Amino acid sequence: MDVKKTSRLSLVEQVTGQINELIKSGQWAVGYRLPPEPLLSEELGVSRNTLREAIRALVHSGLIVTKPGDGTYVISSSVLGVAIKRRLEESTLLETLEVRNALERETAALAALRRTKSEMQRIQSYLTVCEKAAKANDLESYVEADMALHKSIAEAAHNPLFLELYEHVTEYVHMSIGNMIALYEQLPHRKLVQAIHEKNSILAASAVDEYIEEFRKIIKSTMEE
Amino acid sequence: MDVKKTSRLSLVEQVTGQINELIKSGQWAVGYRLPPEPLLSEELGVSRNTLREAIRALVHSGLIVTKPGDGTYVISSSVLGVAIKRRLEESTLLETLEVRNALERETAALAALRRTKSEMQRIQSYLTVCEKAAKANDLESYVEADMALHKSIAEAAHNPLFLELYEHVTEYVHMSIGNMIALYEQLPHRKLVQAIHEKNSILAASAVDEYIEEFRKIIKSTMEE
DNA sequence: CACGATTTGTACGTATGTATG
DNA sequence: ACATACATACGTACAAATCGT
Repeated sequence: MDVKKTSRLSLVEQVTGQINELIKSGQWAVGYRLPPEPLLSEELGVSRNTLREAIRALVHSGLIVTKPGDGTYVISSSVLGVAIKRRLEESTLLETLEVRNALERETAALAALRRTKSEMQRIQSYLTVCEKAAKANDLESYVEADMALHKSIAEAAHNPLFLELYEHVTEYVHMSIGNMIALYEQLPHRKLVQAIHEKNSILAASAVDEYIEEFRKIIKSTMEE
Repeated sequence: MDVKKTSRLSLVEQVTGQINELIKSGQWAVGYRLPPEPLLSEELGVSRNTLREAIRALVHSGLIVTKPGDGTYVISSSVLGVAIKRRLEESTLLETLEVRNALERETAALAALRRTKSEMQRIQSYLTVCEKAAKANDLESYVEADMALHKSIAEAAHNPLFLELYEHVTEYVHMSIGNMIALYEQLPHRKLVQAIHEKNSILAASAVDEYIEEFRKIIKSTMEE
């Protein structure tokens, strides 16, 4: 019967896996407050002690936090994301940027080859928003549109693994540099979008190199201050 | 005094960190059998329960396994490595290869810019071994030399973060394709090493693209069989 | 084949700190 | 300021699994 299966995967591991799936699938999004332990343990059909153990495991892996007297909350949706973030914390910003560069260049090149028509439209529209925000000197909405633009490009590469890695690294970069980012030159962005529109992967890659170089200069000059 | 510090990092987390460090630093290498829990808990100055919880956390993150009635063994040296491996398991081989391609191209380009003289010598010597093995049709030592060659190139990029990501991804690729790899054309390898020797990063990148394309063809033809 | 030594797994009990209301 | 509830840490005892003799 199930005896061997049960012995192969302990009850705690099963519960951990279930909760992990709920978080990864987005049903329990970041910020979500988990049901109280007694209720949740009943729903999952396990004792409260077993559930508590599973929760501790997930806390250790960095997906959730427990606040005594309050509740437990989802703080991250991906174990890989947490692992990358922790590794990035012991690297310099320039090292991280080099990795991001490699990921971004490749996603851009692949997007140029694979983007669909509707994806192209999304990319174009984000570029427009981006340029408008830059013109209006609205830093906040610029950053937002900029991230959306790059994400839509990464999505057009049609490689979910790539997308995930790119997002995790990018998220960390944005976190660590905060808002010290400037409204830099928009020409490379246009160039990139144009290259993707023309399905020219080589041009797309070189456009990425161009604005990464711009970006690097800004970082370096900001660091010297 | 220490009161605030103690509240900031729980005992379990401290112990987890200590063991993690021992493993990461190589003092407890893969395959090592940990001291029995009673002994280890005494050495670390914590109760067995506390130690056990730390061990559970490390088990969950995939660094160690516990075998009832036997002992606890180290099975991996890097949490990031485990996280990447687990994520890669739910990706297709072609998706993974695209990521590896991006990482490898960039490390090659950076190596061309940054390699020292002694690093260049190492790279050259591995290439020689590689070519000899190919000539002798010795698949096993070819694979070994090939991996050493690429690793030495990645090391010459002088970016430890890049090196680590590259190694984890590559390791998984080699694991999943096993020995279905063939002794493919050596010309791109020579080209790559030559480009690094000349400190020509553009040529190095295109050389990588070239043999990755070769590799892709082999994979595809093998998959069709 | 079986026994005993070793080692991890589980359970319960207690004391102390700590956050919430 | 107090009380309740929860988290943390420790100790102890016993159960279950494994390995070698």
